[in-house]
Amino acid sequence: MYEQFCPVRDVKDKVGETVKLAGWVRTSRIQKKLAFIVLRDGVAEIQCVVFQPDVSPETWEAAEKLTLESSLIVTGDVSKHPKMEGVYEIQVKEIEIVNLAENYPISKKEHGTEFLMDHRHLWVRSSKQAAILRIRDEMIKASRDFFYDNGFFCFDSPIFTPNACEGTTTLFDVDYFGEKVYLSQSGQLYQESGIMALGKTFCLGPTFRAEKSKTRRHLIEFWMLEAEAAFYDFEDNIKLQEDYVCYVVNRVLERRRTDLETIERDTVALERVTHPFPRIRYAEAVEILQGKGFDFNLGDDFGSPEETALAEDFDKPFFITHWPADMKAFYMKNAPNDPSLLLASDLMAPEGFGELIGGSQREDDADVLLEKIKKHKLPKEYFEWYLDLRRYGSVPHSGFGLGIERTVCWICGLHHIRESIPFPRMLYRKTP
RNA sequence: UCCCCCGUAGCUCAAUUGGCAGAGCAGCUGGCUGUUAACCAGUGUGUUGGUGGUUCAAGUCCGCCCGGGGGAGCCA
Repeated sequence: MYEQFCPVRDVKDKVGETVKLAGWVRTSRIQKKLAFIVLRDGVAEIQCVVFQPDVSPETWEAAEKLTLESSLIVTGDVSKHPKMEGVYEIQVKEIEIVNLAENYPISKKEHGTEFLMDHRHLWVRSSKQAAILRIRDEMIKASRDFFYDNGFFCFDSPIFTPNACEGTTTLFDVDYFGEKVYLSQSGQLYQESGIMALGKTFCLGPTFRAEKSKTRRHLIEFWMLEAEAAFYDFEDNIKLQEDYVCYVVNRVLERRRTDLETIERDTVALERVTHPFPRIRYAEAVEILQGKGFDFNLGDDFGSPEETALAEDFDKPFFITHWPADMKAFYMKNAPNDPSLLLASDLMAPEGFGELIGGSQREDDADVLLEKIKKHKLPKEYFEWYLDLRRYGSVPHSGFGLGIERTVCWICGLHHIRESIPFPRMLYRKTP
């Protein structure tokens, strides 16, 4: 069935030819003897013109009664738009209605957030939402391509985990045949096992945080890309992150420019995303904030207002490095010349979109790591396997995790993270 | 968990000091050969989220509950 249809995006190469299209009605405008029907096929859309004297009574009747989002098959000739340059349309010969839609709830007028979120299963059809989701797809595709092209293997981390990977945030628990297990908040520890087997690995999967976060930057369920590499030191890790982020942004600019236009994203801001990214140390960031009048001291963590204030000074992503040792996770390695600091970096998006990546060189000494586990008051027995990685051929290694939705938000310039994923799971939103 | 805001027609919103709940859009009917959120004319629409109270009178004021939004904390 599918093969007989011409994709809408290929129509421009078929002027004068007869084509058959299949899709849905985005909108229609009906006059006495002339009807304009905009058909979308999931990728692109095109206006179909029906002139009553030129078609059968059945086709004219079909054109007249088509409702928003009805599905249909259209046969017609491709022509150039009489008024608009570079725009094509279909002179309809025949319309076959596949399904006549009931009164579609999402109208062409504005709607509120609650209504749209209640109709998320339909909202994804709208042109902006569909464009965002295609950009998300490109971002994910580009991520996989980047790591495959750079010698990484996909090494999937489990989603059920026996304990808190990092021991910090609250986890969802699940009944596992009478035992309690948790939904993963990070796949990183398992990646560290992977690299000792395969050298360089990555995973891309869902992540769950049972925090009652209630902001435009947080999801309860989100997707994270995590990469890990053996014999990568802190510098190698920074370089990898820069290469990766630049690659992804370029791919979206190359392949999804039309969608960026649809959502009215300022692409100049994305074209500035080139090597190298600026870096500041945590201590410098504190000074910058104090200079901006914040009541902020060494050892304080950045909140949302602080992040925004720091980002004002940069027009591309920037790293904050060398965090104090007690502010981050237990597995991070201390700086060799100052043990009070960590070889850890956060990559912050410009334009106030917040943290995209958290990364670090990992502690590779079994004894030091054990001390850190104790210091963080984590149950040692759960980490025996993790300590084994340091006991049997430990090597210097580094890695990072990137939040897919945060990155989509930044690339698309979205106001709220809920539009960066098909079905967002938030504190007070778990349906549809 | 804390702070702030909202809930009125299918949707987006009005409603003066507490005084008969009403507009636009969508829907339906008709008109139009180039429309772009098309336009023009006609037409229907209500448990004002729920509950208790104050009052001659509550959409409006007060208490509680429910639903949602924004922010804080936490983080990607």
